[in-house]
Amino acid sequence: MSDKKIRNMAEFAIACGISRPTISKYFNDPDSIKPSSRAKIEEALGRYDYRPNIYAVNQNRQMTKNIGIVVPYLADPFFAEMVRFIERLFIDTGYSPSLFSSHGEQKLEMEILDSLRAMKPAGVLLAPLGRISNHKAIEAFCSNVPTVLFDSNLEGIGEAFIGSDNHSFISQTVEYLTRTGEPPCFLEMKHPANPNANKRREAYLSIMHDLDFEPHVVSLDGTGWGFEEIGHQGGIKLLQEKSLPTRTVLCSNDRLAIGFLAACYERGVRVGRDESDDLRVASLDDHPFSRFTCPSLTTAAQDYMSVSKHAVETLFRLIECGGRFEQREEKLFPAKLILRESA
Amino acid sequence: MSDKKIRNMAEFAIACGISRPTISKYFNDPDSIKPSSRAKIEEALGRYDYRPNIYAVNQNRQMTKNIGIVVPYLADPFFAEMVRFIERLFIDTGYSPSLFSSHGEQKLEMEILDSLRAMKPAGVLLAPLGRISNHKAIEAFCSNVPTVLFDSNLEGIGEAFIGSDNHSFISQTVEYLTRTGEPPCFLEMKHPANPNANKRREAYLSIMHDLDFEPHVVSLDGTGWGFEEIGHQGGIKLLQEKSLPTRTVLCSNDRLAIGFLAACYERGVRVGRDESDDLRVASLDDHPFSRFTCPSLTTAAQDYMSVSKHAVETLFRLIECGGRFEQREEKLFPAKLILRESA
DNA sequence: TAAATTTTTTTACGCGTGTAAAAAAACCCT
DNA sequence: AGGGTTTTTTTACACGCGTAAAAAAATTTA
Repeated sequence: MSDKKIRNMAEFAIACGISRPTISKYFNDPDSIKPSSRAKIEEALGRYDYRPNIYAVNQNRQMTKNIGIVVPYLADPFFAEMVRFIERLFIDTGYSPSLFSSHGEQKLEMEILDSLRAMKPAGVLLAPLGRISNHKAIEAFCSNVPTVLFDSNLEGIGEAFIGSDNHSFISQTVEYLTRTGEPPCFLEMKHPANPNANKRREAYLSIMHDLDFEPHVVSLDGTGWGFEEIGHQGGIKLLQEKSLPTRTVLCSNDRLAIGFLAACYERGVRVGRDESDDLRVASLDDHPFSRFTCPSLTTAAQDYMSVSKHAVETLFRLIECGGRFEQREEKLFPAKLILRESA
Repeated sequence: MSDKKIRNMAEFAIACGISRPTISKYFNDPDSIKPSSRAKIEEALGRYDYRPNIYAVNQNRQMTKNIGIVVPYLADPFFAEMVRFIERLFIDTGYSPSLFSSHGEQKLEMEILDSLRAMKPAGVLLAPLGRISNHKAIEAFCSNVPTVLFDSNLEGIGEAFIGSDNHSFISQTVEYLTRTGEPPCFLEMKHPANPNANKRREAYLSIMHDLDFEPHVVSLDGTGWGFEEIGHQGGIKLLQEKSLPTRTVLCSNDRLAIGFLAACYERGVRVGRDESDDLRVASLDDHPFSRFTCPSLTTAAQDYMSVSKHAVETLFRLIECGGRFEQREEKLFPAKLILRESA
């Protein structure tokens, strides 16, 4: 490594013995120049640690190589896990992902979209807050920046949506619980942040109706992203009042179930599929921690990898199309039942 | 909102009826210009939605307003929670934080440092991977970019370190467990990713020695960032073999404890501080989920807020000093004991 | 070997903003 | 009102790279 500092592309070009425009071509596409020139450049790259100034590069590009990834709440391991896959996929294809979390706040989500606009990204993968999102602002954003929504659908907004097939999640768990015991009641939050929750309730009601069972929806008070706490406090109350309508509970998501299981434990309610147990509890999402609840949680798995892959692939297609699909795409991934000890 | 599109600062200057350099001054410091000019600009800002091109802005600045935040593993809610505080603090002071996760991989950590170098940040807050970090590379990075380490200390690297006082964590929990029962054994991973784990073991040994108790360190096999799984599998094995040296267990961190508690539950081992219970389990970190374990986890709390604040404040000081402190700073925050049901 | 083709070089301008220096204008105080 | 001070305007260049056009060189093909 030579200690002579390279300040810009012109200096690096001299160090290579090659003209600057060719160097520029190389950095935009290494295969677009003659192999012998390319070899010279790569040899020089070993001697000096030159990298093009990203700000100067992006200033002249109509479109950068930046990708925005926005999630509603990064402290939720579900999203953290998702992001892990997505980031890797973008990096491997030469893009620079920038990660943002709305931390459950509408204002922050708006600020993030503002910053994103300023960085002229090639595309954005957005998991919106949902109910509390500023729908109009997001719609305006999507019309300026190629955007694919994921996890949480805002009807008609963005060029595509990739998410999970909530109906499949519910039907598989309800079917299993019913077959091996009794039809479940449905435990949810009264004011869910995320539209999936509403879809799941609707799916529950429709499936119970189709099976000719009486549905029981139990809605817990509480707002925000502290789902475990809501499940916990609600669970304590339900168990104290003995007001659960059935001995089988399907929770709207794993985080709620984690709180609910904690409440069961505290109240001495035995959860499991054994005859001697008091309650069966199942849930949805296959949250990274659901293997470590007590008892371990029977749940319906999101296929993190497939969803991530498809979201990334869709965004690439969208970018190649110039940011518009003929028709809004919607792809829902079905669930896979994960049998554990809780039901 | 006028529909005339403003393309650059010159056009916006005309729209304001003010010269371009003054506009430039305004965006760099709104208070540096005459109030009447400022009012004109802000009025125009309401009519047009102009924002300076960040790439053009940063191209000429020796130092940007960007801040890098790097954590080793974002799917760990501990870091996700930390990041939440830190991001907010930077945004509120007019900086643009960029968030990166090394996802437990040395290669990724290196790539992140490369990207960071390219974005010429004003400063970086780095929680390194620890043992598997490329120490030399990080040291080189720190000598180019004002960097404050947090959570995980690499001796002598970076201008400052902010973390937790592992000795305080251990002494408080050991003291409590001893006073209310018996001295604990120490459950840890054999090859911890994070240097805190080693500090904690050392603290345990030294404290037990001072108290004249025989120390028992139980090391679990397994590598990587799946701490819960390691605690779970190790726990199953320990309980099967009945090889736990004491009936009181202090886990090296909460995630390990979460796995261990799951193992206890599976094996029918009752955990709690009641006389009828088989085992007492305490841990360290006050992980966001430790309130929802079964039983809820007695632990020593990190003061997320104080650590975050101090880290951010230290980085600002470092930036103002031009990136060098006279002497490397080290600030450790003590723990607060959180009594719950597990011990 | 000459002609045709591809690749590289040369030259030159543009991107949008920071910023320095000098001139002009606005403001403040007596 | 006049002089001094502060602020703004004018003018001009710089930053580092993309890229277009024309010329030159290298390579391939006939």
